[in-house]
Amino acid sequence: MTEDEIYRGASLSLPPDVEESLCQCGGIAGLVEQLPEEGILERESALFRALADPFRLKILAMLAVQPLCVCVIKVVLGIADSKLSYHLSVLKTAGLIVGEAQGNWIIYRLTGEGSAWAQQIAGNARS
Amino acid sequence: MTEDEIYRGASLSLPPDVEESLCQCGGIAGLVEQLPEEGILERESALFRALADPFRLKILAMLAVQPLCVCVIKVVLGIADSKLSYHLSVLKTAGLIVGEAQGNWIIYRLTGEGSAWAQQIAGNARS
DNA sequence: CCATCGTTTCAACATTATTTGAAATAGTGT
DNA sequence: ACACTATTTCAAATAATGTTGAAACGATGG
Repeated sequence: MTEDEIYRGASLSLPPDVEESLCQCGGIAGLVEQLPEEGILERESALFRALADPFRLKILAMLAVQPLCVCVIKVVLGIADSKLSYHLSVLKTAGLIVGEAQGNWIIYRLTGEGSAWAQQIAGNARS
Repeated sequence: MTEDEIYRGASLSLPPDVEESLCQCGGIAGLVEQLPEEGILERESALFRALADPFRLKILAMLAVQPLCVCVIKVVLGIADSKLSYHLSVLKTAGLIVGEAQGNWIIYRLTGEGSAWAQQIAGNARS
């Protein structure tokens, strides 16, 4: 059983309706063609990983109200400095927020992408 | 420094522009009111956690083409049975896919929510 | 009833993510 | 220079997730 045979779906026994619709879209090869590239899947899953934490979602929600310095976020979240700094760095690395130094403080705000996601989250929260 | 003082923003020294806009939205208390409830943040972050893996995104993309049995997904992904089964269970638990037994096979397909996310992912992939 | 096929479950293990507290950095006012 | 404040960094500890291979399960066909 060669790879080629596998990719034609030639040697796979399937439920009839799956087999039929699979043939119509070009078999397994046709299916594979319609999938996003690896690189894109990597990037997208990395984004979702950054969103996969309640603290971080709450930070995004706060920054959707207005830009804030770390100390305000800290009071609202009620967590230790270093912990907060870690979560901020995750969001920053994912390109969802940016921080700008202003005197003694660092003021964080949403990026364009961060703001799009903050909206999406608020939207889902309603439903 | 009482909790009440903290929540009024009374005892926090802030950068001037943050302080001003914070006052306009009702201080820290006003800000907190605009945030989603804990329960919602939990649920949303759990969803994102389910989406935070390239294999799982690829599975969603495949099922967006058509419902499929495990053996087809396995060939496309090229991973072990038990590994695939684990990832399917994550997606199932998150309510993104459902499996229906049909004879010897189990045919998975997207739920409404799963299909909405699959579209979103495909959309982001384009940009 | 037995053998087989597609799939899931389980427990041990490996990897990755998060938390913690202490120490470092960098700006501000004295 | 000094002390102070806001924030980050680091390494060690802990927790959560993902992977592996073997065993189990349920449906099917002989």
